[in-house]
Amino acid sequence: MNTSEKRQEILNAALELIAEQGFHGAPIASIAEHAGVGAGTIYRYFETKDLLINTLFQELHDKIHTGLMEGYNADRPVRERFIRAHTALLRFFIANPLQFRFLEQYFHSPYGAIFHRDQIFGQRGSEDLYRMLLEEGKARQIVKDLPLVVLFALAFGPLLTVARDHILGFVELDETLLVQTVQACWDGIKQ
Amino acid sequence: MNTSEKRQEILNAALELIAEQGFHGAPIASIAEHAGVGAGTIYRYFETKDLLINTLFQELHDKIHTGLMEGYNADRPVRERFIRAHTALLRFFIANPLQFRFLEQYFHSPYGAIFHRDQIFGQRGSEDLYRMLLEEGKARQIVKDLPLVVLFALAFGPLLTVARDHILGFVELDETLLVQTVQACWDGIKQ
DNA sequence: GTTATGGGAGTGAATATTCATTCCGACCAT
DNA sequence: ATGGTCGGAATGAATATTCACTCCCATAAC
Repeated sequence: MNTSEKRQEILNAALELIAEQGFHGAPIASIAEHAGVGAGTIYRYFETKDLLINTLFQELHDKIHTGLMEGYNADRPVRERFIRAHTALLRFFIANPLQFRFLEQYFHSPYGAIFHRDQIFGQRGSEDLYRMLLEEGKARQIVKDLPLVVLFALAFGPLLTVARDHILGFVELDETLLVQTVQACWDGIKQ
Repeated sequence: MNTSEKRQEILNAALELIAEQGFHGAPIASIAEHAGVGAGTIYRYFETKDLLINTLFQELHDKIHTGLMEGYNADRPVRERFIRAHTALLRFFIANPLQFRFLEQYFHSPYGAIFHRDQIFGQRGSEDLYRMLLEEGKARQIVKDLPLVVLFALAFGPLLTVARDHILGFVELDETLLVQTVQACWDGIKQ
């Protein structure tokens, strides 16, 4: 196992443990064991545990962001772009339950609070697909005239909740249901 | 300070600390200090820390449930009942930020996972206002024909997200905006 | 009326456990 | 051999829980 693989093993082990058991269930000792390395080795790759976790988040965030951007076409109507992006996102969560659960834990921990603030106020917005989409929808009076934050809540609240319920096994989200859910999210924000 | 007041002081201190700083920021020592009692005293009132936290949740849950039930009138149309209940709920969250933040922490911790399962599968459903409401709405074809779990997600997802954003100061949810938000939740689930 | 006695409530220092982080000897590849 | 890489026991800080003790007050004994 070369250096780069070992780094990845550590990240995977952390992802899996945090996703399945939360931060409480992921002490360094367990992460090391799951990754098949010694506890000390982790510190050769990551300065601190916090940094390990933030790296995990950052890489995941980038992966999702580029994934969403791939299918994006600024020439299509607002509604279509929204449905496309939202469907892709929900599909991603369903297909990657560990990643989803990790993100959930992350956002609801001291780590996540910081990010949320940036997401909403930060410069980062300029590169944010959804922000552009919703702003344009508002301007064209296709989307309700509500503050961006509220529109975000209406669009993402149901999506995240339904993804969690599927992953926890409370509902089987097949293709039909998935499309209907995204449609219902749109119903919430459309004018 | 009599015995019952002291118990309440302990619960209040725990609520406040957990709401403001999460479980990490609420060691027994801090709770004791905030409540103005010795650490040992807490164990005269609650067998373990877990039990203290579960008690806090249980009492809060009951309080909200009875609160919602008060304004309930089974004779009104489905839509009106939904809007009423949802408005009351959102108003409660806005008016009681500490309670809301505590609930959020609770649900996204090992404690909460257990409850969620009960909420959805449990016998508890028979007494659940929203469940009745949505079932009836589906039967009358006023509400989308989707699984109950998905309808829950559509109804509660945005509400909780928007409440959090308000409490964290990302948006000022005045009376108008509050009503519009609840209306948008309805748009998401209505046929 | 005064003093002794009992018990329940409260305390916080002591304990045991769990964790992130460090460190040093072993182990490899060159 | 020697440079770097690893592992996992050692460390120290933080934590929940316990326990030996103090305090207070009601009642009883005189």
